[in-house]
Amino acid sequence: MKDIARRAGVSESAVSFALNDRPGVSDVTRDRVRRVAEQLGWHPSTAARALSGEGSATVGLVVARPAGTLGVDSFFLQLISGIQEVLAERQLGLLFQVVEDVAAECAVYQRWWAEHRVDGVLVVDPRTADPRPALLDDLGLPAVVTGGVPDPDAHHTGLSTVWADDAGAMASIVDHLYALGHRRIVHIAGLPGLAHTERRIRTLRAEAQRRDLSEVRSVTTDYSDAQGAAVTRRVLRAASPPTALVYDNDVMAVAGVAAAASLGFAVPGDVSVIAWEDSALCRMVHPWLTALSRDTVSFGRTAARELLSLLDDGPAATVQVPLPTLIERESTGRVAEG
Amino acid sequence: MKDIARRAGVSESAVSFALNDRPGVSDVTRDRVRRVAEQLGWHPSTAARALSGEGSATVGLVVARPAGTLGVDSFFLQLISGIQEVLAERQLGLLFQVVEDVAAECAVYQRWWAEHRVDGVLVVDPRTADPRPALLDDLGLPAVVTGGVPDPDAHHTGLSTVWADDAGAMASIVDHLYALGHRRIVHIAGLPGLAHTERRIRTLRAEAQRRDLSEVRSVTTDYSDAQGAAVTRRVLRAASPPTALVYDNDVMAVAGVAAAASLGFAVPGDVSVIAWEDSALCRMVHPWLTALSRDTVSFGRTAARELLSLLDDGPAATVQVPLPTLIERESTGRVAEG
DNA sequence: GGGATCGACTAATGCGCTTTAGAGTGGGCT
DNA sequence: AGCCCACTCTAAAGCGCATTAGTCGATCCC
Repeated sequence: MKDIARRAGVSESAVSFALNDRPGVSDVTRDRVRRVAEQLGWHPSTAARALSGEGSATVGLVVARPAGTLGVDSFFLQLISGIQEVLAERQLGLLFQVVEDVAAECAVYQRWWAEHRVDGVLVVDPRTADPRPALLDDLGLPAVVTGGVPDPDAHHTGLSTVWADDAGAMASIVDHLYALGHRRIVHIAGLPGLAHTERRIRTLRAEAQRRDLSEVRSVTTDYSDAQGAAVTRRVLRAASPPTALVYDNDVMAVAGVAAAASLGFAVPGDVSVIAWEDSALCRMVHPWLTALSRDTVSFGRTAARELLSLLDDGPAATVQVPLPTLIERESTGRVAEG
Repeated sequence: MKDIARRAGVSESAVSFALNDRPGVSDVTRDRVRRVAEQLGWHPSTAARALSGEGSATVGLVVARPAGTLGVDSFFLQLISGIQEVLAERQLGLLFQVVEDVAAECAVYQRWWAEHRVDGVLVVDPRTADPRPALLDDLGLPAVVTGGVPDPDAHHTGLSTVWADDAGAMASIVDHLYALGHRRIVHIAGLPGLAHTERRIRTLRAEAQRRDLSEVRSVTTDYSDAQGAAVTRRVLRAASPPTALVYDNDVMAVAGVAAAASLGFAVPGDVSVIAWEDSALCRMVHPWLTALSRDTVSFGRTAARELLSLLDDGPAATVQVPLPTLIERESTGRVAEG
C-alpha cells in the first residue's frame, strides 16, 4: 500500500479511502489509485484488515459427525456448494472443520471467536437439547442454524434459523402411503438426538394416531448403509412385516431395497420404499426409488445469505425453505390385496 | 494480552515470551503467566499474529470441478477428513473453496497468497498441461500436489507431490481380467485432462499392446452416473461387445451395472465389472462389485503431513502411497465359453 | 573488589491497514 | 473584503502480537 501511495503521489490514507469507496478523495485520484493498485496486483492483507477492526472476511462451518458417517451421503458437499456460491460474491472465505462431537464443536467456536478467525458461523445438524445456540448467543458470535426447527422457547436473539418443514413433509409421505392402502409403516430414521430426526418421528406418530394406525413406528440408525440394511432385515422378518418403509436418507434406502430383495421381498410388490433425500443413487437401482426431493444447494445458498445479512447488522430471521416434493418413481405402489 | 501482563505483574513482552516457549523468562513466571492466560480464556489473535510475520495458521484447498460432479462420489469428503485430522493437531484451519475451472482456481491462489490468507495449499486433480505448479512455484506459495503423477520434466522446487501408482493399479487390473480370460475390455474413464485419467488410459493401452489385445480401449466421461450408464449402453450394443468393463469410479460402475442389466447382460455372466474406488456403494448393489480399494482418508493425512513439513521449511518430497488393492467380489468372473 | 558474563525482564518498534483529527484550498455568501 | 463551509488530502494513532535492543541486578572469576 505504501508503494501505491508513492506511485500515485498521495498519502496512504488517501489510498485507503480510494480503495474502500470512502468519501474524502476526488474521483480522479480514486481512479488513479485504483489503476496503480491493479497494476501492482495489490490485495489487502486480511490480517491487517482484521486487526484494524474490519473482521476476518471468513465464516466458519464445523460439522460434528463420527468420522465414517460423513462421506456417505452427498448432502454436505451440496450444502457447501451452495454456501460457497453466495460467499464467493463477497470474497468471503469458508473455514471448514470436522470434529468428533458437539463438545469439540463448541470448543472450536470459542477458539475461532477468540482468535478473531471468523466473523460468523453456520451451524448444522441442530439437536434436541442443543448447547450450541446458547453458547453462540453468549459469545455474541453471529450464526445461522440450518436445518433445525425453530425453538419456540428459548429465543436466542442474534441467531438466525433456516429450516425445512420436516413435519409437513412427513405428513405428505404418510398421506401418500395411506392413500395407497398402506397401514403398516416403518420409518428407518437417522441419528437420534438430531432435531429433525426427532421431529420426523414425532410427526409420524401423530399422523398415525390421527388415522388410528397402530403398526407404525420409527427406528433410529446412524445413517449408514449397514444399519439401514440390518434394520430392514429385522423388521421384514417380523411376524407381520410392514408394507412400506420410509428411509431418512438415500443410502439407507438403497441398502434397504437390496436387503429386502435378499429376503425375497419384491419392491414395490411386497413392500413400498420411500427415500428421504433424492440423488443420483435413487435412479441407479431397480426399481427407481420414490424420493423426497429438496434443493440442498439452494438450502446452502439461503443459509449463507442469512449469515451475510446478519454480518451486515441485519435482523436475525427465521426463514423457511420450500417444502420438499415427493417424486414418485417405481418403488411405491398400492398395497397388495389381503 | 495486556490484561494478562497486568494481572501477572509483568510486561507484555514477558507474556509473549512465556506463551511462546521462548527463552528470556523464568519458569515460575512462565507458569504464572500461563495460568492467568488460561483463566482468562485467552487465545492469540490470528490476525495480529499473521501481521507480525507468523503466518496465518491456515491452509487452503480449492477444488475446481463443475458444480454437479462434486457431490457424487465420497472421495472429497474422505480426503478432507484425513487432511483435517492432521491439521487439527496443530490447530491449523482449512480454508475451502470450490470454483468452476482451473483459471478461477489460479486466481484464488493468487488472491489468497497476496492477502496472506493461507500459508500453503493442497492441490487436487492435477491435469495434463497443468498451469498450477508453475504458478505456485512462481508465487512461492508452499503446496503439495495430491493425486498426481510426478512430472519428470519440469521439476518445480518447493512443490511436494503425493501420488498413487495408477499405472501399477491398472496393470494389476488387466492382469486379473486377462487371467480370467477376458480379451475385450472397455475402460470407462473419468474426466479427460486429469493427469491420472490420462495415465490410466496410457497404461491400459500399453498393457493391451504387450498382450497383443486389439479390442481394448478407454472412453472418457465426466464421472457422472448418467454418462457412465450412457457409455455402457453404447459399448454393449456394439457388434462385438466387451466382456469386461472397468469404471473409474464407483458411481459409474453402479450405474453401468444397472444399464447392463437393462440390456439383458448378466453380471458377471456376460460381462465383468470392476470399480476403481471402493465404497459402501459397491456393496449396495447386486452383484457386489469387485473394486479397487484405496485408503482415501490416509491419502489426505499423508498430503497434509507433507504440507506441514513444507511449512516447517522441510524439503519438498515426492511420496507414494500404497498401491490400491483389488477386492474381488461378485462382479468379475471367468469369461463365458466361446 | 571490579569488570565480565549471564539470566530475567522491560521498552520500543514494526507488521499493513483503518480511522480520526486536522491542515490547506478554493468558492459562495453577505 | 471577510467569513464560513465543503472538499481533498495528510499526519498520526492504534489494532494485538513478535521481536530487537536495551536495562538492571546478581553471579563468577582472577
